[in-house]
Amino acid sequence: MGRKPCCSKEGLNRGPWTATEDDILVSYIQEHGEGKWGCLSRRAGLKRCGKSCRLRWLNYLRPGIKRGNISEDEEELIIRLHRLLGNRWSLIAGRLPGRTDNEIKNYWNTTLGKKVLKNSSRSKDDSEAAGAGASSRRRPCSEPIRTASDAAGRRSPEPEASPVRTKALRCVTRLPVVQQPATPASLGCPSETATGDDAARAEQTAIKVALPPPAVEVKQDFVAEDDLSLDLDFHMGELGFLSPWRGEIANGVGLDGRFASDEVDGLEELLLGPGGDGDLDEFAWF
DNA sequence: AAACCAACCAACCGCGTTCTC
DNA sequence: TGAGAACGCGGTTGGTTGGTT
Repeated sequence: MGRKPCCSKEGLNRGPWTATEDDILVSYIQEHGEGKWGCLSRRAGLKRCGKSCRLRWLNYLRPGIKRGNISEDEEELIIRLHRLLGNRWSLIAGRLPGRTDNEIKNYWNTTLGKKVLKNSSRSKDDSEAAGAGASSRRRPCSEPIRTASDAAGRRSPEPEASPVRTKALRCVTRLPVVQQPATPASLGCPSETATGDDAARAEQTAIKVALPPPAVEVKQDFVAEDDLSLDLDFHMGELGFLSPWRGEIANGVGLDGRFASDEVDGLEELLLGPGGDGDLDEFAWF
């Protein structure tokens, strides 16, 4: 199929978005809704291509966006989901409320990927370091960073046309490691002493069981970052479990967010279909 | 103080998929 | 039904920042 460039670059702004552009985009979408990005940018009077508008909205301006300060729990979840899904960032992001695929992708490429690589090579050398992922985690940044709420009006005064600096500050301070409520056990992880096939099998199961539901679209206006903190030590029943695996599997989830052991056995078959012999990476999630 | 380096991340790009006419 | 448009995704790039020498 013939394909023309997404947009003519003539006369269009490129590069960092300015506060003014953000305001225009936000107010236009609040009034008219999102979608139809091509004509949206024209009608809003933005000299940006539709793709650029969409990206800006989805990654920064959309209500509920949580930026920076990726918690240890989220980190663990990303690692598990990546192990399960591969580089399907949008799927991974869909299970991390307030996180965007771009942010997760960036975080993986710059931090987590290296960390995982390092841990995996280390674990070969030192089997005792099996659970060491928790010991070398990125510390939460102490400095607040720009959030979606800033884009909605709490922006610090800036020259009208100056680019918005959305960059998160690099974290250099090291804080003490705090014991997280979401222990491996609470997430259904294999114990550190599990070995061999049992561990692998248990982990595969744990990944499936620990998957949170897809992020539910936040309907409220810009919310404080704290309101979106992800507590992985949740009860599925409390959250109102929206099954990524459709109803059949959701029915097998107990209030503690786990499957009964006999239900777990049939999980992979449900995911992969009868006689499915592919791996979970090939599973059609939606 | 300046130069250099590495880390970070916003934005761009190209391609596949889905939608619309 | 097919062509074109729109959308969505993942990979990559380039600018900025903070740390080190």
